Amino acid sequence: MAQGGSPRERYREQIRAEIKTHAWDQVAGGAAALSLNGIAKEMGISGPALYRYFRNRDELITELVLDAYRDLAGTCRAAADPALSPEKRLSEVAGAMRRWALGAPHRYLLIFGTPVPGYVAPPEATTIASSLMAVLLDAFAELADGPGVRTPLETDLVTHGQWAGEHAATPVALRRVLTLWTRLHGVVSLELAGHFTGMGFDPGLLYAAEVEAAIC
Amino acid sequence: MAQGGSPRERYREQIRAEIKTHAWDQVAGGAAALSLNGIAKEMGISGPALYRYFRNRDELITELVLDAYRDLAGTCRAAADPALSPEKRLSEVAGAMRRWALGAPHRYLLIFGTPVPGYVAPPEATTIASSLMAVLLDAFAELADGPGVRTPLETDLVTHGQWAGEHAATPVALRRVLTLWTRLHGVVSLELAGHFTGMGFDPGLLYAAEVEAAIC
DNA sequence: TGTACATCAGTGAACGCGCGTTCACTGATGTAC
DNA sequence: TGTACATCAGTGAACGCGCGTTCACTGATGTAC
Repeated sequence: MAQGGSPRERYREQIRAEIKTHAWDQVAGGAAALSLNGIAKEMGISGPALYRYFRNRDELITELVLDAYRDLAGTCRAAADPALSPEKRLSEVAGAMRRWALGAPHRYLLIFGTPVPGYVAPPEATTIASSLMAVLLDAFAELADGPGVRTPLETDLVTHGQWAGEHAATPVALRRVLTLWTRLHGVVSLELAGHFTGMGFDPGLLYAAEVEAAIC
Repeated sequence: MAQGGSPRERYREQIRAEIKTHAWDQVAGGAAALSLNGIAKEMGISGPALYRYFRNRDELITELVLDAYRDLAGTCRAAADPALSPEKRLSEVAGAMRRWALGAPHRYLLIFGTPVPGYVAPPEATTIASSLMAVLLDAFAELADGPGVRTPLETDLVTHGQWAGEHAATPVALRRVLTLWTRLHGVVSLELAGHFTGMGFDPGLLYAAEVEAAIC
């Protein structure tokens, strides 16, 4: 409260936040459906007024994307209690990710769903995503790699992968993070898209089974 | 050629097909971006002319969705050579699915990607999807279930799942199909969304590893 | 084979709507002397 | 404390565009006698 500069600046931030809130409401009806005029109408102000707060539509979307990434990364970090065993920690993080996705499906889909046609994500998004991966990598690093031949994927990851260079991790840990990530996304994204409706089973059990299989 | 009714009817079908071709081009730029006027312009005809061939925009999208489902189902059936061992057959089908997805990303995403805001898929789509699942279920049915305790997911599938009723399959086969499907989708959808770019590894190797893990 | 009629593909104008964005302007708020 | 000025949030009009869809109409194609 003491923090925040002049009253004008604080007011600005407040309105920016309010705009973003209404923007999220719109994104719920499809990311491509986000409309500046629509937001303005909901807020009871004129359309052009929004241009005081965001340069254009793309900048607004970028803000939403970055906020979503930051929020997800924060949620995962919060779930990764260092006091827990690596297995338990990974399980907790996975659970937090699913709750995060189901709690705001449109937000998850804005990041991991079908790309918005004209829009390209800012490089900062990749940075945050990378920090998110680090949480998982750290946990897998604590797990013993176990003996075994190096798989083709592991070899590829360490030879051609720029990714391996960014994180100091074993090939096995890299592979396991990648595997966990894609499996969780597979379950969650199909669930959010409604492809399990009509089948009548509990997607949570499938998710739990995939988490278990990827960790142990 | 002998088949097809009157010349007028054949002409109709030809134009319908041409419209759909241009529609697919548009879907490549985002499913929500599909525009009847845009298609008409590309075809060199007036916008209202399209209404001779499709009642409205939704009917066109439905046609595209059903065509995509039918094409995928056909591709999978064609890959499921009964002369092959179940393992090899599953591997072939999985490979065919990936090639199908990568060959026309927008087509895959129209079906399995983020749902189009206002649009609801026709029930026939579910029917075709079900026949697609049957191909995988048949193959898993030929694999020995092996001993082991029934998992919570398996129990849920047979008790609460309508899905189990439609297909005469063991709980284990149901679970394994579901697992294979979500894992493949996890890899392919993240790949199509471009989330692997910048990591520099070969997604094909990850896909292959997931196929292997889900089958054996 | 020729004529009368029905069918139907395609047109152009129009309706009402919404979009992103720019521009000149008003009026309130904050700042400097 | 009061006055002069600068800052800046917000407005209303406008631009150009595209959308889905309807409607009355033209003109070519097919059908029936």
